[in-house]
Amino acid sequence: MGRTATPATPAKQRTPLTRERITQAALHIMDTEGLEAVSMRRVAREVGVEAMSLYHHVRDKDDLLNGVVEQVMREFPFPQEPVGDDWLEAGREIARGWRDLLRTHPSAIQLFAERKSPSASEESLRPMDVALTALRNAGLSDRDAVQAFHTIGGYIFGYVMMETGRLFGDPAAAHDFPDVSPEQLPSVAACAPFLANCDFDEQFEFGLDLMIEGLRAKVGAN
Amino acid sequence: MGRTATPATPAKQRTPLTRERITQAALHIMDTEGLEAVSMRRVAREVGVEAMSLYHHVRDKDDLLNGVVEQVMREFPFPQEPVGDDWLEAGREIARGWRDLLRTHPSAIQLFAERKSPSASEESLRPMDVALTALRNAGLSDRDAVQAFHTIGGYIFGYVMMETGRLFGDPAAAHDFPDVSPEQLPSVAACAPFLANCDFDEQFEFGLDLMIEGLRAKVGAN
DNA sequence: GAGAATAGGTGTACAGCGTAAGTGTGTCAA
DNA sequence: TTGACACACTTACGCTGTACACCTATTCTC
Repeated sequence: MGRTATPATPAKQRTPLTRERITQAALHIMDTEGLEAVSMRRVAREVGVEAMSLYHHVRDKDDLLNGVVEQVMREFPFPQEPVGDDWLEAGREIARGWRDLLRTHPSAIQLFAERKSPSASEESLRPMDVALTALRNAGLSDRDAVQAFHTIGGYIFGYVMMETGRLFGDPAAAHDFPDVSPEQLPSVAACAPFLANCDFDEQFEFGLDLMIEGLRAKVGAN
Repeated sequence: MGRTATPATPAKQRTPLTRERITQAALHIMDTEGLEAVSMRRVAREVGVEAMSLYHHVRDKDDLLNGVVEQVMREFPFPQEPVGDDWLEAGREIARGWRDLLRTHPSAIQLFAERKSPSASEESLRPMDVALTALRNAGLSDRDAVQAFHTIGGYIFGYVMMETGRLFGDPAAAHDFPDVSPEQLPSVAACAPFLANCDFDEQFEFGLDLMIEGLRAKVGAN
């Protein structure tokens, strides 16, 4: 952060190159041009240096991409101080925040998918802590809280992956399933209208509701 | 398939290059060396030709990877004729089959994540049809069946993604969360044992159960 | 102040990537 | 025999990540 501070220098008008500036530039490129556009040369051009200069601030490209992941994590929308006492409702809000964050950076999912166990820094674990806290306060045991966290977390990741990858029907292009034969694929044919014109938000809420209410029942049963 | 048959030729001992042989080789490389190892040159070497020869059978690398996706889809473990009349239970079995398939090809998730709306061929829609059929027979409306399909489908994808990417604790390396301060991350610290030593199968069943039972309640309420 | 050490930017080079374009070569139909 | 065609090969171009050497400006030590 401030360890490059040189008190008496006139700063020379040149914003110094830092890891932060590099990862931010990479994230910006990823958001606007896609993950595959993020190359060392492209990022270097973005910050106004040559490619090899980046290596004074990141170990290699893998390290750079880990930095991008952390950058995204930092944007996690922490909920305001819990308003009501319905902690499961708070969990719902946290889940929505996660989805929004992942949709803000559509290539983030792709990045997560190819990254093996990213850094377990305190900062990037904080969102997890917030979620676990909500679940525990809702009355779930530590064990169940972990299970629920993984369930809902998995759901969010998978849902956004399908959503951003258009793995299911795209409302903008409702001409899906044109030549599905009702004999070969009877259920797909029958459900085609709902598959083609689906409201992503409504779909997401459906699944989220299924899980939250299931948890509520589980808490009540204890 | 058999359209390259040349009746009177002695076949020259040389297995002919086909799209199928290429995609199978690519899948094999993906499974054993990871998705990033799948290059045109590497695949060509695998089947015993030069890189450019592949282009007589696939349009480009993107087309090749679509072929790999279809290859995986073809392996979907279709359930035997429904044993009982509990269609939700059948859905549970289908979900397990999907997870197993994705775990058999650990890089498949990564492949799906970077592929935009893969081919909607009849063959690759069949697994979807089977799942939708089970949900509709369970008593869900067409609309709810689609929602449930997307919910459970998303869950499976996301779960396997976290699972194969070790996005959560690796039981083999239980030395996770070594220096988590209980003040900063109280819930993570409290749940650490469950986070570090988690049984993937049990976790998966927890989430699956939450959704299946939620659907059962929804059916009963109608 | 003089010299050494260091930090941080640059230039060149190499192996590997996807693939456009051109060059055989073996098998077929006419 | 001739022409066509399918299909494998060769070469080449611009891209990638990064090892290595080089240069310069600042800072530290005496």
